[in-house]
Amino acid sequence: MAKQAVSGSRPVRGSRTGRPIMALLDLLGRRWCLRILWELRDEPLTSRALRTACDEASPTVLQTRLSELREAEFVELGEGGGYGLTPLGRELCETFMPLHRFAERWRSSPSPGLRGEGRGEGEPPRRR
Amino acid sequence: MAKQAVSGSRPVRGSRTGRPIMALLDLLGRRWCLRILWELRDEPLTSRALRTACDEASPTVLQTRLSELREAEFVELGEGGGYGLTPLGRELCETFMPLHRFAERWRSSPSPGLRGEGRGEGEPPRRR
DNA sequence: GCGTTGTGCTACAGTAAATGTAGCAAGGAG
DNA sequence: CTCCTTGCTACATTTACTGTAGCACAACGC
Repeated sequence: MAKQAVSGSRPVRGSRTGRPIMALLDLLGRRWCLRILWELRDEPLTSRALRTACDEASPTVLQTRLSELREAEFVELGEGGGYGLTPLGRELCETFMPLHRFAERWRSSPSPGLRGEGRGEGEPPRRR
Repeated sequence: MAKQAVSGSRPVRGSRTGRPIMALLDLLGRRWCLRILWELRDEPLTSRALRTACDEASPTVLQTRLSELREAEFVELGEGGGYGLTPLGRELCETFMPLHRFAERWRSSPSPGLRGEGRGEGEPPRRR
């Protein structure tokens, strides 16, 4: 049962500015949100398969995100169980598909951090 | 932040799977991250201008995100102050541009929630 | 010199959110 | 019936974010 959803409790940061892009960025910027959409990009998954795919994220936050995504009509719960993308959600997913290729190139770029290496502190730490 | 001695970041959830897309999705899925990139899409902003643009987000998390984004080489701090996108960051931002048009259409779609309306059985349970 | 303003950046208490473990009711298959 | 899987939730712990205040440094005006 979609019990809580966002009903009033969370105004979606940025939506007060009136720009829907802000509401969207805020929604997508919540933890596991992008990941969930990404994992559903190919085929529907059951809640537990999704949990497994999402690196065993806690079911609490997964359910919360799924409620929010269902409310936004990006994700839906199928007849016989299993979460899948709505046409709208599939469209959204297409939007950041190029991210995949970008990520590959990003990895090969000389970015030192984010892969276990500390920023060597060899660069000017402050520009002052 | 004590896992790696890196200035502001941690090992990036999902990077252990070895897939760079996961690291990227995790990084972008942190609060205000997408928003920061979005606000810098046109021109560099000073830290305070960025803070204003980001709906007065707390400087703590803003600095943290900026450190992470700088480490990922999406953002850089210019000579005379002011944060701007790197070529890599600009490229990433281009990826998200279609999101703008999508958001507009999303708003006009019959999605009831995210603008104050619950899904029907709205009931604020309020844990804690 | 001095004070003022504007950078980037940090401390810290308070609060909101995520984690991790456990468990529920409902539905099928055996 | 039991066994198993579905979606989903409770709750204590841990982590992340908020909000306010303030720092050091630099460039301006006086």
